[in-house]
Amino acid sequence: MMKMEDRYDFSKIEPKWQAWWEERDIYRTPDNHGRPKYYCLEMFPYPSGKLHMGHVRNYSIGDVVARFLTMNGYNVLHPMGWDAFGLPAENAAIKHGNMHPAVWTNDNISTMRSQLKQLGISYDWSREIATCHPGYYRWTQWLFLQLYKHGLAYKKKAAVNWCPSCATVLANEQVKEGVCERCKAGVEKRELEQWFFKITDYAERLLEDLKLLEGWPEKVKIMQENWIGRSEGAEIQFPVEGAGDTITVFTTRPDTVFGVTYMVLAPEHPLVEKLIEGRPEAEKIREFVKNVQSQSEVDRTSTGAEKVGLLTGAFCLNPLSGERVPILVANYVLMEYGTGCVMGVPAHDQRDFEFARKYGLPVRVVIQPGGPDLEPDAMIGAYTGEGVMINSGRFNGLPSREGIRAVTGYCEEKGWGRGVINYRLRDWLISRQRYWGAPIPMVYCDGCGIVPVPEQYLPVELPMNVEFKPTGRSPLAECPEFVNTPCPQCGGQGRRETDTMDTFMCSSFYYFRYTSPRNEERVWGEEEINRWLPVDQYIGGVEHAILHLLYSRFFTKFLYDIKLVPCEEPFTNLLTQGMVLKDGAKMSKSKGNVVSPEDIVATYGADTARLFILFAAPPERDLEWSDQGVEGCYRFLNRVWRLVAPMAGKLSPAPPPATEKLVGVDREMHRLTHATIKKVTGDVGGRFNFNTAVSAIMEMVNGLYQYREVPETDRDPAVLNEAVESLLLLLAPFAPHISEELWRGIGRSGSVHRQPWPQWKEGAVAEDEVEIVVQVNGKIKDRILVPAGISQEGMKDMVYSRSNVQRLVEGRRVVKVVAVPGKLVNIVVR
RNA sequence: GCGGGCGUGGCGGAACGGCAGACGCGCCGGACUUAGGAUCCGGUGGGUUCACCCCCGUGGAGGUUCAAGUCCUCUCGCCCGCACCA
Repeated sequence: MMKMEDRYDFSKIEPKWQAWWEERDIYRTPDNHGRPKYYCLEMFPYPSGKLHMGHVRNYSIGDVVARFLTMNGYNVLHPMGWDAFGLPAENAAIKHGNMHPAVWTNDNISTMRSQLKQLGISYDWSREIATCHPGYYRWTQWLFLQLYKHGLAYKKKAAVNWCPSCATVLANEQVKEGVCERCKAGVEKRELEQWFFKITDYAERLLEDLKLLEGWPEKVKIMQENWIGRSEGAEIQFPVEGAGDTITVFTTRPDTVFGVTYMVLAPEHPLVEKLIEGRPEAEKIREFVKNVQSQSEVDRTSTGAEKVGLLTGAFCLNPLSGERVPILVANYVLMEYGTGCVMGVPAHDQRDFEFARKYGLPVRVVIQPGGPDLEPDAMIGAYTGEGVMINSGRFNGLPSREGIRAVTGYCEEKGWGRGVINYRLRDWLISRQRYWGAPIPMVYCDGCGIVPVPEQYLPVELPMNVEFKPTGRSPLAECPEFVNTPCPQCGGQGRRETDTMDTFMCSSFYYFRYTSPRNEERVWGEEEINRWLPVDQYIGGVEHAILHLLYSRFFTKFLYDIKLVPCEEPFTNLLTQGMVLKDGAKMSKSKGNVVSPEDIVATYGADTARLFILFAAPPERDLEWSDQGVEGCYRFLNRVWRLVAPMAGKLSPAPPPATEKLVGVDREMHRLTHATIKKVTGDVGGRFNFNTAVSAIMEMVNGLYQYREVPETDRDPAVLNEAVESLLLLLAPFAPHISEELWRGIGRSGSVHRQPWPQWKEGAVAEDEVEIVVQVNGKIKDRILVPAGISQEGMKDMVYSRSNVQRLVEGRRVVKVVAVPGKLVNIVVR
């Protein structure tokens, strides 16, 4: 039978302290202005049902950071909320018949909130927000109006990504490999009138300021850089023969313009119809265009997709060479990028080369590399490197790098073109034809056109009595009470916009709102925003590397420009945590490898769950779940329990021992205590190596077990007191409940979480002696203990005086001696 | 194809260029036990011996260095992101 004192009863201890903390409101954000601030933020969750292990990892990491900084004297803002609008709520409502998305969402929020409380995360719940509450989305709408007011929100008809399964349009960022990121259905193109945000206006700044983000992982910065996709080049106009039209083409290689042997338009290019009109090819081309457009994005853009092109029969003129080149239409040219057409330079572009070979189009070399001459007919690939311009009229002999500028300049001079910078980034499409989102605060009036809802009428509330079925039209359109409204401008009959906003909009500014979550007058208070922003540490999954983080950066820059926030970048430091895996794969219901946090907390308690997740791997790396590893952490906490709990009443507070008076085991224990403080402080405060911090605490506990074996009369009670108090303080951020229980148990006052972090004494950590290793010709021959702080010369003397060393070196010539204090001595002999 | 990351025991993972494998899991042994799948203590990379010494070991091949898991060059393998972007 297990004895009672063998195990600690987390099921009693954890709820007890959670209630105690809540009663005393100890996690409320302090108002103390005398201390430095620290804003610690974890990505708020979508209330999908219950917490999963990824959440536990995310919030455990954040909690250690928040608690550590609090104990280190910072005013910490550590809030939590809910990214509560979104499709799953609506889909659940459809599936479960009459359950309203709001009910489903609120139920999930209650469940997940109580789970977070059971984990003992130190949130200031008085600042909780949910993006689906009118008190929040009012400000989402308000922000939309600010963007509109500043010309950054506009409506246009465009070919947009349509997910037939979600029955809504999607942002470019939400489409991966031609399929909907959420439901994996193939995405179609549709022509629709939609609202966009002009994020492209900020492309340059979003790119440029990545350099400022020293506290961000390189990986995320590179992903954003690629997404923005800046490329420098020129737009050059090719007049169409006869018709008086002009084809404007974008190229990054104006230096190869003399090598153009054909021109290709995207099937959707507006000029196509005009060019082919009345020509014999017209029918065939129309059919081809229709065909390409009916193809799904996947088929059209997949790597293996064959390049197919057709001659239109029309020609255009190369303004520089005066040459006549045929115009084609081809499936590989994308209307969305550049100007929707490509100048074909087969000699110097691999894609063009393959295309030209397939259709027998001529290849003209205009860049000569340093090596052998290129023979167009013998070429097996394009030459895409640098070289010297040839066959290029007045530019012959110019290095291609200079040629780029020279040709661009010449075109500008002649009025044939201009230098431009192109971005892959497109404007952010925010309209969604779904119910469960923030309504777009716009009214259509036959007389006045598009009229914004005046700010004092916000929020435009989402009606509750609506049929939410994915019909392809917003369910709000079926709700006359919502749609019909007087025009705010003329008072006549108006119709509300019935689309709702992309939920990424709601989550792109929530971290600002946490500073004034209950302010009903303003989006946030000036004093509060200046005090807390930017976020010092942001923690979340790398899956948000582009969407959420890019949109948030965009909003921050906009809000900075209109002087509503004090910073141009929202998140100073970013930690992207790794995934939680089981059997080498991401946990998922379909794979049946899910470990539920609920079960783990019920079996082992929150402290064990947290400790395991922090101990098993460094935070950025993927973490392999191990039931036995969890067991080990539970065992460790019990070990702490058995060590400290019996000390209740026997461990009276004592002033810290004087290092220099300590000898033997007391000195060793004292050293271990301070070495552990130093290690844990560095690992948590500096590099976020929580795993090695935990292992240092484990070592300290092992040391304490040894120390305890020494008869009480032979050790200094002040050393034990110092060790135990330090241990509980160091453990507090990782395992808050057991630390609190033991802290109070040994009779200390206040909460362990409101104590100052222990400080190490350098003198206590220093070794009395250091071991130096003697190598002869690189091989270890001897080890010698020397007093700490000895000079290099003194050390050499000590090495030479060793008979062992003398024997080794005897009769040989000493070539070199290298001595590094505290490390080793190497003697090179011949 | 381009960009980024990672390769260390049976496993998760430690190692300012300085005794590779901390800590934990697993395994083996001892103690305490009627018993232990509890607890405490000890051992645990491989080889040879089976006490000691010694030799080999961080995906592979070179290089720099008194000294390389760590730095440099090449190479193999895995993971992630982007990908007809003109």
